[in-house]
Amino acid sequence: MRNSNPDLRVIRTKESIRLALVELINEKGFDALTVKDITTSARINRGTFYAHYQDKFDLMAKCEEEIMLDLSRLTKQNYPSVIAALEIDSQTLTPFIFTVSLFEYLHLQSGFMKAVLGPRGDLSFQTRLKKFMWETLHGNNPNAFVKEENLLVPGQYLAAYMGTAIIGVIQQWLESGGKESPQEMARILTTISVNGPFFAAGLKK
Amino acid sequence: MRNSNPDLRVIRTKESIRLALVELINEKGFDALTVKDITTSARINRGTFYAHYQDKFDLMAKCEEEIMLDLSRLTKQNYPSVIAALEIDSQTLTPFIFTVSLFEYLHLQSGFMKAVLGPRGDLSFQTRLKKFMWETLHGNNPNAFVKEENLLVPGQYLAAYMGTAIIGVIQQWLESGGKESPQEMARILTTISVNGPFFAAGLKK
DNA sequence: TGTAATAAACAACAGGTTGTTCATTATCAT
DNA sequence: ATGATAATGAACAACCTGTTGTTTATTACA
Repeated sequence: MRNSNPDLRVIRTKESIRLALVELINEKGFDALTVKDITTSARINRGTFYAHYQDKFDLMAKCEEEIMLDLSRLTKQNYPSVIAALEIDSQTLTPFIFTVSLFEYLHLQSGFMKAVLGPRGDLSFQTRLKKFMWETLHGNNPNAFVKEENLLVPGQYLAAYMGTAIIGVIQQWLESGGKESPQEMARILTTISVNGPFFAAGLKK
Repeated sequence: MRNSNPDLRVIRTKESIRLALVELINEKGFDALTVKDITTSARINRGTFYAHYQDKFDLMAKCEEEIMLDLSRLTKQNYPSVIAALEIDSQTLTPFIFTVSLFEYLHLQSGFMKAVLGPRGDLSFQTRLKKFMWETLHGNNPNAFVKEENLLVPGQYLAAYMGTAIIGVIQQWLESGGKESPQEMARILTTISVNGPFFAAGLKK
């Protein structure tokens, strides 16, 4: 069995590969880095890399897979700790709470997330994350935030709007050092989304 | 002189190179395509390519440069033709009109835009476009839409939010075939931005 | 019209990366 | 301690890259 026999060497090797990946993405970008770069930085033989991954894309895919799995677990949690001291109505409560825990998780994974979501990151992951955001807040799940009725605009464009907007804010947060707390980021996002960007910009409506 | 002597061969060669580029981006993505792919598809010698461009990045940069130049020209235009029949107040008029002509231009360049903004496109261009959007609507120019005062949220996050959101809508529009008219897309974007995504989703506030 | 200059197009080459294999060595689990 | 397994170093064919020197076609001018 695979799980019953966790070889320490394998764990160490994979660990150093992933550290090297993050380092190199920040340094020269995912596109530009080579497998040789990774193995040199990770101080392992190039053949060893190919023993674990098909190529750099396979490595990236497997890293991203773990992130997506964590994120989907996030949506199924309850967060009683953050419910207190909220000054927003119940309709915005669910997305607010989700956003708090989302940013908490992003902070935890900030090394990898900053790399893949940064200007030298992986576009396909951003596309995937965008889709995930939409499905979480507006998809076909019973807790869906947006129902496909009474929409003022076509649902696909509203989806694209919100999905990309939140990722843009996340990118900005990661790039600028992640100084604001998850609660503060959730407040910012909720404020803009509830009142609209124009209003949040100080314009009267 | 260069402009006084436009060699027809050069024009033909560059034309086929760019067509091949768009085709290959859609086919296998910008990251994966090679100079050889381009020249094979364009039916020219690989050496000919290097006579015009340093590498595929240089080619991309020059294509994108033209787009950005066109876009910056757009911001300096007046659009009397679309001013009629508007049912929005003056504060949203300027961005609305800009958005209309923006989508008109995107439709014109849909082949290239769909490729670079698509899931296999060029991330650096998207970053650049995002920044352009922000500066156009909210930057330091005298016609700036958003002033750095009375903001309900930090300006950097509002910038990231709106900049990425509009690009997300553009991507969705291009991917889904660009069926809506530029006026309709401007209406959609203005509706969401003025009232907020939550309201546009049919939720009461 | 004929000749020289110009510039595109080309084939061939050296350098580097990729993905694979194999014998050897080091490390792990029990 | 020992059998099993992972990592290593080296070698390889295949591929892509960017440059070289050369040929061809167009343009300018006498």
